[in-house]
This record gives sequence, structure tokens and C-alpha cells, in this order.
Amino acid sequence: MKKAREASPLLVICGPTASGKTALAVELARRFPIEVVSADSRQVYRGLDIGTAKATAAERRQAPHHLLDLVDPDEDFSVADFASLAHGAIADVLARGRLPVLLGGTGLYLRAVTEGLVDAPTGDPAVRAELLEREGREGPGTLFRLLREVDPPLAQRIPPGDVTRTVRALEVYRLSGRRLSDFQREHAFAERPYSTLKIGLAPPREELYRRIDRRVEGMLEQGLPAEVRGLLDRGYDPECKALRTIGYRELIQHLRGEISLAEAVILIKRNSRHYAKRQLTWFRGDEAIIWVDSCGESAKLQKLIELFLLRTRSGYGQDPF
RNA sequence: GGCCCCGUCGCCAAGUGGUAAGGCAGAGGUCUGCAAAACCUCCAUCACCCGUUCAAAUCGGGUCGGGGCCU
Repeated sequence: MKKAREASPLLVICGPTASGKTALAVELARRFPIEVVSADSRQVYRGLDIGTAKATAAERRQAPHHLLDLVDPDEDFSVADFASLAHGAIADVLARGRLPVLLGGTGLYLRAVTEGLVDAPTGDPAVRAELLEREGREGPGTLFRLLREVDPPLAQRIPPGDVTRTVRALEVYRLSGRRLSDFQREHAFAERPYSTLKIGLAPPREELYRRIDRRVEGMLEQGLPAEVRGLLDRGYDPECKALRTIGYRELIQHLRGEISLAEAVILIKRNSRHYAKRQLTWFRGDEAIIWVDSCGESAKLQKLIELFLLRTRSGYGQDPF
């Protein structure tokens, strides 16, 4: 049983924002019986459609998508939630005799599914708030100093200014009595639940940036400002995580009258470029990724996927491919 | 033709004799439960030439470039 699960095939497609992932999925769906399991930390929010470039209804008809619209914008959602839902979705797709394609740009989400996650306690908003309050009260650096006492190995690996990670480490310690660095050492992303073929989509930088600009213009034409206004009208806190998404936070600034629409657009484009760059940095570190420029290389991809299917099928005769 | 002002990294910009702040853009990177987040690193000898000086982006002269005013 365990063995079969380990060998279950999973096609992974990653790439920076606007690199053409959805288009590629649709293209592949014409040749293979695939279903997409989205790995996107913003497309999980209901109501954030235009700004997160969710696959359209037409696209979803051609290639079924899972794990979109999971929670409301003000609900908590974490990598761990995502990973467990993803495993379920992947199992369902396999049970239907189809090939699951984990598709997305959120590096951590992808990794959590393909390599697992430490089994440290879930984040606790109350603990976080308390820690941050202390940092505010006793001054910057307080928490990091604490971390140096509690978990020296981790304190060595993260910069003193990284409050987010410092808080998480202290939170884990408080909740479990164990160091996060110990959890991590034991885990070391060593799980391999699937047999994967990883494809990375990366157009040349210049072209990618052009595509980003064009996509942002497109979002505006499709009515992103109205979508944002609608979310605010429904009472969502402009500070909530979902609304701090690129495209939303800038437009919120504009709606508040802090910046002009033109300025907002410039900011959205710029922040998207920065984001794309970070994604690229993340993916570059994964040696297993086979890189392609665009959908134009779908012939090459097709070959790769065929080989992949043959290989995984022969591993144990159960798969229906 | 005359007089005056200006010329610091792709952009904005500090620095007026002591050996080039900062911001933005750009590039590289980190990443184990907020990840479209958070964080880190890199990135100029000051238009050019001559001179004064122990020392010049800072002073003097000239050249080039930009702007203003006058005739």
C-alpha cells in the first residue's frame, strides 16, 4: 500500500507569475488525461479571481482544476492545510485513472507536497501576537536575542532582522518545548510521496517582464478595481492576508486616495516583477527541474511526459495509464 | 554676441578642502505551518582637461553639454 503510494506519478509544473503555466496545462490536457492540482497560495481565496489570474471557466473545462477557492479572504490558511488537501486531491485524480499535475508558483507549497513538512505544531495567532507585542514593547532585536538562547542553531541560520522566522521558531518552542531546528534536522524534506517529473517554465527575463506588464493591463480591463472594491464592500479587512496580495493592496491604496490609479498600476507591475524574480530564485535551486522556455516546446514536453508515464506505470502494474 | 546658473550610478538625491549618504530601479540570494510574505547581499571616485594644495566632487582657469536672462 505504502509502496504503491510512493510510486504514484505526479507531474509538477512550476514557473514564475505570468510564465504561461495555465496555458501549458490546457495544452497538455489535449494530449494527456490530466487534472490540475493548483499550488498557488492566493488562488485558494474565494473572490480573488482577476488579480490572481485564476484559470477561467473555459480553461477549467479543458483541464479540470482543483484546490482553487478553498477559503474566504479572512480565513486562516497555511502550507500545512494546503499540503493535506493536495494529497487528497492527488489521490482522487489518481483514483479516477488520470494524471495529477501539481501546477503553481508558490515554491513552499510545491515543496510541502513533494517533500513533506516538519511535524511541528501549527501556528497560533495568539502566541504570535504576544511575541510581536513583546518585540514592540522591549524593542527591536528582543525576539532574536531570545531565539539565540532557545534555538542557537536556527539563530545562526537566519538574519537578526527576520522577525517572521524568529517568531515562528519561538512559537514552535513555546508550543512544543522543542527547537524548530531539531524538527527540521529530523525531517530535512526527506519525504518522497510521489514519483515526480518536474517541469519549470521560464521565458527569457525580458519577455517575462513584458508578459507581466501585459497581464496587469489585462487585469485592469477585466475589472480588477471593481473586484477589489467589491471585497472591501463585503467588509473584509484591507489588512488581511489575502488583501495584501499584489494587485489588491496597491488598488486598495488607490481607492483610499493615497495614490493615483496610474501609480498603482506602476507599483503592481513592479511588485510583480520582484515577485517573479523571487520565484525564479526559489525554483533555480531545484536541480530536478527540467526547464522550458514556453509552450512552444510542448513537443519536447510531450516526449518527456510519455517517458515518465511509461516509467511510472512499469514500476507496479496498478496505474491505469 | 554679453551676463548668470547648472552638470554626483539608469532615475531622484546628500555632500562646499580630508579621501563619495540615502531612496528607487537592476542583479544575486535565503526560505520547513502568514510564503504574491519576510529577510539578506551586491551595485559610482563625482562631464572632461589643466592648475592650486600634503589633500579637490568640493578652489581657480579652460573645454564640452544643459538652462535662464539680455541685446
